[in-house]
Amino acid sequence: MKIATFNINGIKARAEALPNWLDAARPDVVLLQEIKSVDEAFPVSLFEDRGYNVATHGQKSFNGVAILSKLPLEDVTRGLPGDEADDQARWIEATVVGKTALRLCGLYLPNGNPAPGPKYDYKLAWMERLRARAAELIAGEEVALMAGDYNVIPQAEDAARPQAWVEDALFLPQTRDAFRRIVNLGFTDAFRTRNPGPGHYSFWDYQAGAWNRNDGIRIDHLLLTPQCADRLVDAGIDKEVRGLEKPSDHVPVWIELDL
DNA sequence: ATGCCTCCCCGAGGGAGA
Repeated sequence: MKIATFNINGIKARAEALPNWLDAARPDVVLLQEIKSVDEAFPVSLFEDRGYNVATHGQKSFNGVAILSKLPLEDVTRGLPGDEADDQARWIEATVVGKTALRLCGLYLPNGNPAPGPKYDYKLAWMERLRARAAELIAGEEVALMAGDYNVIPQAEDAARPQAWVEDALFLPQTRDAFRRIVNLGFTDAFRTRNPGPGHYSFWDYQAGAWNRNDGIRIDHLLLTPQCADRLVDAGIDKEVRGLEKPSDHVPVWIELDL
């Protein structure tokens, strides 16, 4: 089962590039971030025509997450627990059942800039809520994954120019500490287990020719519970998508699971 | 680089992104 995460930076702007990638890459499941659309405006038929079931958690203009799946989506829940007052659409869960059941968690973690400030406070608070949900997945010994745009550069090797990010909310020590607290519950960074070393990125800024200079960062991650990591077969980044017509600033990151 | 693009809102130009 091929599962991908892809921050599309707006479903309306990606109405051609996203289906083109789906037709070429043929993932079984896709966790989408930044759909920037309300649920009613999401072009469901675009994906149903290709054999996908669709679950969305959108809002107007900003954020928004969705799941596409060739298998039926069961037990869909929306919103990250822990703060009833948080109305930002950044979290969605669903279960798909292949040879065994797999719990999917799709996430769009807050950017947090500028730091320090209220946006950074929100990021750290959101990460603490994420840690709590992550601990439940570990405790339940679930075959589960949490995938999406984490807006976290885990290590210096995950940036082409790490020195440019030292005061950025994506790379501050407090951000990386919070990310490690989650990973260290027992998760596997799927891409890293299959692709060690520097030079692997999932985001290139639209500005300053970042793509042409390969000035990227790796901030889109798939974290697997131990029971899920047991089934990991392969992982990769579809880097070439960044060079196609009207691309998102992120590219798909994918795994193959024996499920 | 307190931002060189691109997204969203909609129908100008500002907020947000990373």
